[in-house]
Amino acid sequence: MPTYPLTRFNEQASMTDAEAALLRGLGESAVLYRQRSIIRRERQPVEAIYLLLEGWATSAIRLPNGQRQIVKVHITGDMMGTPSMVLDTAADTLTAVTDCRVATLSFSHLRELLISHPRMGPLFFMSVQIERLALMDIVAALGKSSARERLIQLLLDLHDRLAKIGAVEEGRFDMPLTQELLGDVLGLTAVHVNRTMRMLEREGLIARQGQRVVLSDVERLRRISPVPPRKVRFDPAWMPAPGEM
Amino acid sequence: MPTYPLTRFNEQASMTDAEAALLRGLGESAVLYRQRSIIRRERQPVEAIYLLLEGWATSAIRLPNGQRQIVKVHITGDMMGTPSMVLDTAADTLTAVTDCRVATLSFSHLRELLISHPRMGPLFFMSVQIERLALMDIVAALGKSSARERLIQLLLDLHDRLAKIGAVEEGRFDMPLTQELLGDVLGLTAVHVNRTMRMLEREGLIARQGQRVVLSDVERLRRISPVPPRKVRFDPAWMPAPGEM
DNA sequence: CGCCCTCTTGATCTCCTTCAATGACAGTGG
DNA sequence: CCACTGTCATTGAAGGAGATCAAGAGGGCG
Repeated sequence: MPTYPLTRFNEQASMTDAEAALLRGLGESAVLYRQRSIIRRERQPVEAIYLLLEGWATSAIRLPNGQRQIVKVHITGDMMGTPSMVLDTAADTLTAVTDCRVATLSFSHLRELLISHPRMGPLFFMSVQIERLALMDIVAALGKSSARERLIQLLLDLHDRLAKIGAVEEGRFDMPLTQELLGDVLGLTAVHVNRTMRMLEREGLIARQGQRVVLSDVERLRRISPVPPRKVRFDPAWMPAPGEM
Repeated sequence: MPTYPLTRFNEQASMTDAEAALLRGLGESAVLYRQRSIIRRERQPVEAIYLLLEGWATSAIRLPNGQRQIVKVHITGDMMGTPSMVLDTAADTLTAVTDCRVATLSFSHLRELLISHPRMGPLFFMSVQIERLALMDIVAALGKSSARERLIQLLLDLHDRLAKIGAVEEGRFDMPLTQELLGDVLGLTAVHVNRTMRMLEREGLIARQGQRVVLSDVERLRRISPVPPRKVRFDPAWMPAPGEM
């Protein structure tokens, strides 16, 4: 049985132990994807969702002009491919950044789960809203902030999400994204990502050694960040209690 | 009882008549908001969600640098404020663009609904995923497209959504958004929105007369649009059938 | 050892911003 | 009825953030 970190849920919604155990056991069988290989391609028929058990991956949309925009950087513990659940053919391409362990959750399995554990519906609902909020903040940054601010926002986002799964130590973490990938996330060219990072480095806001990044002054970075940190409500008033359904 | 057009649901997910009737009756009491008044402000405590029974409204995020990014333009029939359901204080400000009729749905009411009609959970889940997809497309356009392409994307999006509620006639519809508002949606200045629109006009792609917009050549516009139209699956395999739960 | 990928830096170009001014129009009050 | 005010659309001119083009340097790996 795969050990699924459950970052999407156990940190963010009140789950019973039984529900958590259920989710942990979700993945059918883990598959290995090599660095840079494609897990699921855009426009392919949608048959399942994916649990990223280990590694980094991206969700990207290809534009007709040949450009590519990464809409989400996935890390260990993330669910992937769920936006396409409402479509016949996938909207985004999932690509392994590092070697990845991925488990699949089929729709038939998911349906049974929703029926047998009705609280799963609202829990999933909550989880997508969180993703939607993240996208809203990205839209805000993309529309109205400078390259510098956007880069800082991304670094802080990764910092915070990695911290939740224990992959940050005093502001230091591994970030296996090339500057070209960062550009595709931030809506910038690799060249400009480079210049912006070097500038942050010269200012002493960050430091780098290979893939390793150090946020030297998280407080100051947060003050520069274009969006405030959002604190998710663990137990919203509309969420049915475990006994209630 | 407000007659709620239900565009979010009846077009997009398979609902029983009973479920549809339920949603139509949701709104507690309709309130009127004057043009430009604020329906719910950022950082205010979150206590309910809103049903826009009539009118146009925006959902916007204010950045520390004083800028404002509109993340969603709401039209008659939309649900508003749901992203903040997972927060204590609202992430976005809801503002009436035209005079608006708005009904409120309290969280306690919503909780009862989720419990008494367990299929509502998955249905809401589906609805948010659709919103999330829209945001993904906006991120793609904001990151990797020109002003011209983004404007076209927005016009087509409004066209298609207004068509669903019968507010389009041969490519013609009312768009009560000032160029400044359009700029805040597209991540542009009002000045550049103006120039871009005039250019589209000169090319014969659109025409305008006051607030009225005409998409003269929808086919050609779709070919220019940076993102493909997404066709939502009416009845995905993971959705529990009406009898099943 | 040599190749390819990635990072880095410089020079030039361009799309969009910023600043500024004008006109059209609606509302408002004398 | 007309001046007065504010909002919105429009256009010109100049400036800047980031793109594009180009070239070199370092490093992992077959």
